[in-house]
Amino acid sequence: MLAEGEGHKGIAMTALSWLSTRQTERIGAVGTELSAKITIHDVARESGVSIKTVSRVLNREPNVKADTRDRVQAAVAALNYRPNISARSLAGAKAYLIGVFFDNPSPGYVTDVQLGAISRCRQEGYHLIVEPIDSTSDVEDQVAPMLATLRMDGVILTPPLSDHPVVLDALEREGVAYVRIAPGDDVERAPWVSMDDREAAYEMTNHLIGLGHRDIGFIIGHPDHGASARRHQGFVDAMRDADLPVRQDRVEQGWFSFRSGFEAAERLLGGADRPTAIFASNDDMALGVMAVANRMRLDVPAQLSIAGFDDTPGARITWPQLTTVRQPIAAMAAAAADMLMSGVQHEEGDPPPSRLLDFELVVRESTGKAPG
Amino acid sequence: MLAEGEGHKGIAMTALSWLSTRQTERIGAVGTELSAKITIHDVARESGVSIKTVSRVLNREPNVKADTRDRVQAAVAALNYRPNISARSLAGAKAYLIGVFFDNPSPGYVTDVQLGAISRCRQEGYHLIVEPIDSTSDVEDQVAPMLATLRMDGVILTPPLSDHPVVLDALEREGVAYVRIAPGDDVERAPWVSMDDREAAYEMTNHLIGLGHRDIGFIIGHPDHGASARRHQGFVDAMRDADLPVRQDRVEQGWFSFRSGFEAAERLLGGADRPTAIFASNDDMALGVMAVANRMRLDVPAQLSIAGFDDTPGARITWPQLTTVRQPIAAMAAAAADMLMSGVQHEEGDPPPSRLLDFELVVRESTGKAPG
DNA sequence: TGTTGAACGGACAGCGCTGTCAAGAATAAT
DNA sequence: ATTATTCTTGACAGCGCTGTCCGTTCAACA
Repeated sequence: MLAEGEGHKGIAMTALSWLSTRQTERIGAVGTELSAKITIHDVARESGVSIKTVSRVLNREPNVKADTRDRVQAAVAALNYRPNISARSLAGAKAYLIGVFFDNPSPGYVTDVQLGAISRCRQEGYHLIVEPIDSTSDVEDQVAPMLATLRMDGVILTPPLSDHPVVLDALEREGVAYVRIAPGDDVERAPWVSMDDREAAYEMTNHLIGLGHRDIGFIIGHPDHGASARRHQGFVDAMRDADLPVRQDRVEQGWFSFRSGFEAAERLLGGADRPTAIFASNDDMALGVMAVANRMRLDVPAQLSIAGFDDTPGARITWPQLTTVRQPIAAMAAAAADMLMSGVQHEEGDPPPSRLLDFELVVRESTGKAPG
Repeated sequence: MLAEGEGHKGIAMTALSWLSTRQTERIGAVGTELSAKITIHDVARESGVSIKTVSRVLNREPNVKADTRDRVQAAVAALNYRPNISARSLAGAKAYLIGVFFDNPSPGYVTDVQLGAISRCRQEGYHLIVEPIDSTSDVEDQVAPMLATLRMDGVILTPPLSDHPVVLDALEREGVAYVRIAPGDDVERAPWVSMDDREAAYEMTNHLIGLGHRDIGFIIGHPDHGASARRHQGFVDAMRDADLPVRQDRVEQGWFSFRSGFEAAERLLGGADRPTAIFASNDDMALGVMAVANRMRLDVPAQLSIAGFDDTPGARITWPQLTTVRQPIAAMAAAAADMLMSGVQHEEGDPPPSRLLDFELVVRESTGKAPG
């Protein structure tokens, strides 16, 4: 272990007084590398119109002559002008800021959400504010101040926040629009983007059944996530439709974590009588199953097929690689950002504007024909 | 596969016209749940001082009588007042916004950085803006507009952006402060926060040597990351200091990815003459080695010890769990945020303010005594 | 008692932009 | 040709806050 600061030259922490960028610019003479901030006035002067007209062009407002618009746009390009977000936000209704709230994310999920959302936001000049919420402490205390200081045009909620009543209440009270990703049952309350978890689980189960498996174990996900119940339902429906029994001792409760999958697998595979396949409600738990199988020297998939859900990066980081369901996480986030930027609004009584995106079955090496 | 929109009731995408929050507030009569935005004027009136004095209290400026300060703070609390960030940013020098730039992150790393940074930012009323940068396309085109539209008090750069000259140049040209996390060799250029990668690799190698290993394979990390060379150096130094040979055919170039680790391991373990331990420069690659070992039915750690670096979530998501080095990612990000908020500035000629944080060797089950 | 500076509080001018409103120009309707 | 409309444009007033500058007050000193 290395003591802080040890073994390196000149690394003392030195906090010098702040010399504001602004002052530097002011002071800096002509020719300084720091270009003076150019404003809407510069563009107006350059193109010979009023600042209001420049503003119109910038905001794609109607009733501007094509000729005028062109002149302004040329000036914008020539001066390399960019409107200042703080000023726009202060003066106008839009904030050009979209929030992403998340809590205890599985690695990769949040990053995918951010990447997906940004891909849309960039085009429209929006930026992303990330706000981790710790739902084990007072959520109200975290959300309310944040909403009061920073105006956002909307918030993207990731599970399990998509269903957190305190968060939803706070958002509504502050009048901030939001879109939920993969919410639970309360589908009528507010806009959402999701995928058909039930159908996906149904198809995965069918994939297993098609491989000859008749005795399939299932690990349920975290009860706070709405998707958990839907995935379980898909499994049950597929078994029913294939006239296969759903044995209660083949269904274990998990928590979406590696550890919970590991422990569930120990119970599932502990006795002599064991299933020939296990379908876990997410990849982390499936990887837990995989670990138990490895430890027990079970050959995957020859002796045991394992299926996951989510197609997290971890699904490819094992051997054999995991058969799983690819969630369109980035696409869902992009759709949510879209809705927020176009100003979705849920009118009382109407069904909330929402979108259901496609999933994809990703068959890799962890599932194979049933033994015997 | 499910067609979009199929199989669900009332999910049509409906984009209603935007009714601005603002208007709603104006219109809303007394008693509406949407409380009218309270401003610094309200606080001033409530506490019987001028708005400037309120501002002084808010910004902890000197020369305010204790009695006055208390009255103002009481009013702030009573009215539940929160200053508006856009207005502060527009009028003053601070933006209350810190950016996090990242590129092609390994899952979990970016999230850790965000969590670490936020933990500090929240206290000071700062928010985090995330900006993924795609360094395969024009970086200048991505960074310049973003900096022009949104003023940020500083930017946290994660590897490999910490060493990306175009990004650093753009930041400096725009006069935006930045702190680099785990930069490469150019330690003199600008502030950074890091850990001693060389020392950590040195200790890990010693751990292996202490276990009796004399023939150790090493997989180098991505050459764009400054840490790669340092970790390699630590390995070489430890071998030298133990009078052990560093065979060229025991060192493979990797790219920090699972696949590159997998392929390197295939080369390392392909022949009859193979090392008894492999030290990979990060966990993803170590997991690749583990997959090859599993596939070859090698017992880990009895026949092969495997060590990683980073302690990513994936390190615990295998069996056996990975021996690795815990990087203080969140702490590094928190330190970086600290530096930015306190207004670090690198004065020409001085060594840049920087911090070196502790790492931790995490010995788990993937390393054991050398065979024989 | 007079003087001086520090401590304290407030008036005021913007920051860069958008919303409102109204005037003038162009077009349509009569 | 005249009036009624619509289109196009600009002047202007803030949005909510901080920085600057100036007027007080008050203690400490001569």
